[in-house]
Order: sequence, then structure tokens, then C-alpha cells
Amino acid sequence: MGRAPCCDKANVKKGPWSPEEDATLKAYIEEHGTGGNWIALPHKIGLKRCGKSCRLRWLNYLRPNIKHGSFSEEEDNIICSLYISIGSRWSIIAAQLPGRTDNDIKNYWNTRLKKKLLGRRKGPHSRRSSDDQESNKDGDNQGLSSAAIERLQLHMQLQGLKSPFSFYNHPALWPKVHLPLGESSLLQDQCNNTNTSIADPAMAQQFPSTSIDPPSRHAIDDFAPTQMVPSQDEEQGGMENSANGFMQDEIDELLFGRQGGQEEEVQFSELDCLKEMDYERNSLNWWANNDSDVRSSSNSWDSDSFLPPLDQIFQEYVMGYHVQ
DNA sequence: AAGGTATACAACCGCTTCACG
DNA sequence: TCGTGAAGCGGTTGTATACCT
Repeated sequence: MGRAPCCDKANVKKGPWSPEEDATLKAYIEEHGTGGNWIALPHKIGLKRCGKSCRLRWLNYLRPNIKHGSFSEEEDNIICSLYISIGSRWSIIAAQLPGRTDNDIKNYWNTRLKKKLLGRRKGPHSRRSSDDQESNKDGDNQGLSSAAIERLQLHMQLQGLKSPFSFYNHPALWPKVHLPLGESSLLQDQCNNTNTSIADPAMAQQFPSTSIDPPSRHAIDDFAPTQMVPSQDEEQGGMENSANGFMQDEIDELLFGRQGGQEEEVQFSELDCLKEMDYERNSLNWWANNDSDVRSSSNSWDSDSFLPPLDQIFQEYVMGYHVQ
């Protein structure tokens, strides 16, 4: 027995909103507010709409100060940077772009920005979703979703795939080589030189005002300390659960590489690339582990056992060739 | 001009999270 | 502490329009 539906589906109108419906909803909310109950709202004002539909219409379209129209380059940069760092958490990304809704950003990403940044990765077949889905089915990507691969690709690009000094241009250092953790002197040199900025000058120019490294570095944080393993604080006293405070902390941390309100405890202040190799490998593992497809297929995951598929993904999707 | 295809965006669906009794 | 229902969220679908052949 499933959960009761939120409204009477048979008596609810679906599809595009008419100007009259828009006007009715807008006028009521502007005068009375939502009343804290979206489910009851349509009945109050005589709309044959589901409460959820009213909420969505208001938030995504009717609300004041909603921006419609094209995105600026600055907005592109922010979206790109945050997507690499935190994935498809559109509400958090939208919180950084005043006037933009999560739905708007999600649509913009899926239809335009993703293509702009990634381009077409495979041969002459360029038809959208269906072909992409098919290619995913055909390819043996070992369970990684296209979203994870996209983030992987973007990350690689922004980390400076084209740089002659890049990690990714040194085949000996690619993931197949199982270096012990911490063995990263070459990368340390490289990072000392680049100061962890975007390595490729062309990319740096393309993303002039966006710091890519700190947020993407925090993908690891997302993976291990805060989600997989309770922190000491959590174990001892429980974590802060105030929605606003938590959100702001999370955004601060994602954007600026610090934990909001915790001046004395900056988890990732050491942007010296000392463990760049570990970081890269952990990032790859993080994407894999946090991918819903992977999660659903395997509850217990061991980082070492995941390395071969990642090698394959790295070679096939990022470096652009297949290795037996 | 017509039909097919691609694109953009609005809206829906269902799962998760949260608040409250 | 637990159950319930509303809100929030992200993935997906539907549809109008633009573009191409």
C-alpha cells in the first residue's frame, strides 16, 4: 500500500499554466502569502491545480525578481565551478545566483552549458540523450553514470589537461600506476610552480574569476569525513542542524574552502598540493562512490578494488582511447 | 513548403528530508 | 520516539518552437 497522493489527480489540471491562473496565484500570494500550506492553497483560490504545481509555478516563474533570459559568463563560471565540486545539487548552486532558480540552472546546464564546456566527446554521432544513453549502455563504464563522467571530464579539463606539466600528460603517473599514498614529489613541484591555479592558460582565461581548486578539493570532504565517517564533533555532540546555518556553512566551504564560523579549524587551508596525487585518486574514487548507480549496486566499497574500472574510464573517456 | 530533427524550457513525478503532534 | 504529512529537491518527460534537409 503506497502513500496517499497529495491531491485528487482526477480533478487536477495539468500542463501549461494559463495567464489567468498565473494572475490568480500571483495576486493571492502577493496579498496573503502562501499561508504555509501549499496543499490547501489551490482550494482557497479556486485553482484546479495540485499544491506542488502551484509552489513550483510560484518559485520558478511568478516570484518577484526572477531573472529570465540568457546567463552571463560570470554565472556560467559559477555554475561550472560548483557543478564540478558538488555535482547536481542545483538548489545550492542556485543559492549563489540571485534571481535564478534551481530548475532554470538545471535546464541551462543540461541543454547548453554542458555542451559548451564538454563539447561532443564521441565521433560523428551527435544526437542527444538517446544516443548518449545508448553509448553508455554499450560502453563498459562499470556503472559510472554519465553525470559522474561529465564531472570527471570537466575536472580534468579545468585542472589543465593541456598543460605540458600536467599530471595528465605524464602517462607514468596515470591511475594504473598504484603509487603508495603520499608519493607525489613531481606533482608537488608542479603545484608549487602553478600555485594550484588553473594550469592551462587558455582555461584560466576562460574562467578568469573562478577559483576551481578549492571547491573541487572539497569533493573529498564530501566523500569521507562528513558523510561516510562521523566526525569527532558529531560523535561527541551531534552536528549543527540549523538549516540556514548549515546551508551557509556548506556554501562557504564549497566556495571558499573553509568551514563557516570555524575560524580555528580550516580543514583544507593547506593548498600546497602536498598530496596532490592522493587527492586526484581520491577524487576519482569519490565520484565513483558517490554516484548513485554505483551506490545502488554495491553497499560495501573498497577503494583499491575500484581502481581498474577507473583506469578504464580514465583512458576511454578522458584520454580518448581504449586500452585492452 | 513540408516533414523530420534538435533545442529550450516548463512542468511533472517520486523520493528524501524536515517539522510537528 | 515514532508516525504522518508537507516541503524540498533532482531526475525525467512533454511540448512548443527553431532549424535543417
